[in-house]
Amino acid sequence: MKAGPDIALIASLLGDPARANMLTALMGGQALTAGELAAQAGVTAQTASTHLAKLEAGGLLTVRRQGRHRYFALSGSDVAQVLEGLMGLAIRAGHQRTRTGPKEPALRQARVCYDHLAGDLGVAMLDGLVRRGLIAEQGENLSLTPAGQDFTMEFGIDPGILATSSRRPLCKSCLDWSARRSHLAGALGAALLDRIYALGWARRLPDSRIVSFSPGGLKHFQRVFAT
Amino acid sequence: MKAGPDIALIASLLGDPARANMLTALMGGQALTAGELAAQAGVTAQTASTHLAKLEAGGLLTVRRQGRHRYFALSGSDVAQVLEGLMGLAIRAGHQRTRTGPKEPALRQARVCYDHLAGDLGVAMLDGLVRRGLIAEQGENLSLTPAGQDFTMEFGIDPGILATSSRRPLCKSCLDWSARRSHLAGALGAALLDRIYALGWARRLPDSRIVSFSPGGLKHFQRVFAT
DNA sequence: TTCATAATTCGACGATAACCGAAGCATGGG
DNA sequence: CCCATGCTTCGGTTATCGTCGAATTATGAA
Repeated sequence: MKAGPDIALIASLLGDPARANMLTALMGGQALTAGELAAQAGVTAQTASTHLAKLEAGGLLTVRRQGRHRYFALSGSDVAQVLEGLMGLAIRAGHQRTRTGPKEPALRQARVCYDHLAGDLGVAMLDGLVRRGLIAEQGENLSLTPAGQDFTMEFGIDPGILATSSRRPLCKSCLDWSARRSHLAGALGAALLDRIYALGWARRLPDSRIVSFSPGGLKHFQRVFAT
Repeated sequence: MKAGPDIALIASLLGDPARANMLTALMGGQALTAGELAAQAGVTAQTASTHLAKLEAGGLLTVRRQGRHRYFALSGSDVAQVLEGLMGLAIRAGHQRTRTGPKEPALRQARVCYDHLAGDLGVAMLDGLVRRGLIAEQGENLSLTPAGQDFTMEFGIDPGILATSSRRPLCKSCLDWSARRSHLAGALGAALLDRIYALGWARRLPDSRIVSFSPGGLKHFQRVFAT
């Protein structure tokens, strides 16, 4: 009846709870083994295997063999973007997940969204960058100002990412499902989070998307971005 | 196990072929009755009714009663955006719809994407605007230049949309699934298409997303945007 | 080689949900 | 008042798919 790409085929891949859990776990950006994903999804290894095969066939996941493990990762940031969009639609409809664990507050404060910082601290960072005139905000579009370029140098970011030659956009706004405001994504967002790790301000909690700031690291973060 | 919005719940709504067809039909931006959507999806009125009820409960559709008809429309541009993203993932995986009708070439040339122009002419328009310096392109971010503001005035666009107060972004890039390049979305994209209709350069074909340019209208279009 | 772990394949069970026929409500017109 | 139209609800059938138990292959370690 209609021409065009087949939405239903890949949307049905995201429509299963087990597969959705796996993809959400992979939103952390790092590759996970089949066993880890099975545990995250709450299913046995057999079912996880079939699910992962389907996701790979659908082009949503890439696989890398390493020893007797198979590491799965999202096949690209476009996949992560669609997942974020779906999360946005889900909260708008008021359909939250029922089970809300003890880690929830920590997730709301600071978590990783594919490869950049999200949560309250994520939106605070973007707010600070805009307030200080380092990033220009024009509706939904973000761009790095000349002053912002100086700042990234001082902060220790590799200047190479400023080259517009790369396919990935430098600054990108990403709607935060917990704060319902935007935080900074794109190559710069990823580089800033990397630098925060390198400075020892924060670290990833294992098996979780939570970004845990040390007391001292949080102070530094506040000083740089919240003044 | 995990906190956060429930992706699977609404993704499963998009995962059914009948519902996906309905949503794709509504990407045209105009509201359709339950009967029309049933025909588009290729199912009977009964099944369409249950599908539409689910889509409405999921917050993806809004309904408006008018006489004994019920008009359905996408509940917002964010829904359309997620659908576009899914189309992008689908073509990347090579999963096109099998049946390709005779209208396919016309669809590739010019169609409406929710409320703005897409297809070859859509990307040509954005290309022209960028080449003439009316829109600044910075990676994935688009912004209207001062020269571009003058142009919109001359072209007959209501200056009211330039007010940044509105929630909707003015310029937005939207990945085109047929051309695999970006075209112009956002408030400006919608306003330009409205103006193209008003000038009589093109019109919507009934029961389709095709935008049909008149020979003279196409000439005007080429002159304005492709020089 | 032998054992343990990681992951896949096979087969069968069970539940969910899409589908349509038929009947039931509304709304609008003659 | 009666009929036609648009849409919804109900019941029952069918089929698809997620799930796990058991067995199989592959890799690494002892």
